[in-house]
Amino acid sequence: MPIVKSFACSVVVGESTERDILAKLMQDASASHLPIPPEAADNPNDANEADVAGRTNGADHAQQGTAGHQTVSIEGAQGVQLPEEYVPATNKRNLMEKHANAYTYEWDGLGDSDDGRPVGKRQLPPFERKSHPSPACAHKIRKKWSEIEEKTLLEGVEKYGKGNWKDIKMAYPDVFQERSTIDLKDKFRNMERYHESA
DNA sequence: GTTAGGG
DNA sequence: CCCTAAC
Repeated sequence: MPIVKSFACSVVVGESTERDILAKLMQDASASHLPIPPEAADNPNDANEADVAGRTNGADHAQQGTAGHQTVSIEGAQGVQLPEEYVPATNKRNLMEKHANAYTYEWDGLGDSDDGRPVGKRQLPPFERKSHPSPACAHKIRKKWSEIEEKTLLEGVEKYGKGNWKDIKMAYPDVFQERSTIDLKDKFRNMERYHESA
């Protein structure tokens, strides 16, 4: 059977990617006979996209705020109900059961208040189901790369050369404050892969 | 300590 | 995005 592998988790903030197809698959499953999973049944959804670079530059930050996606765990969407008990980790879940039902606590404004992730515990009644924080995985929340970020990245690569992500990041702290060198590298690679040849 | 590659 | 290996 065509098992959907993917990365097993991804909390999109302002864009849907892998979960999109997963959601479709889920719908297909639900359309057959399975009911809608609780994860996608309800979702207050805040969809707040903080202007990554608009805080300092204020150049252009009007291409965001188009969120409104359901946070659904593919693993649990298939029918494998995840337990309500999650083990709050310290900070990192290196060798933790990331593949299992492991759950790490969200870094609420510790090192990154990107879009002001509303992980704060609201006075949600016991009836409500906090389906927002992905149950199966709690990474760092995918941040929507703005045009300025991509442009700045290209600029840095053009200026400092590809591979010197550290220098690039230091060159534009305002833009890449919430981006790590790994992110820069990854983003650049993705861009190259996308273009393929242009 | 950083970077490159794979998941 | 996260983890691991190599430089």
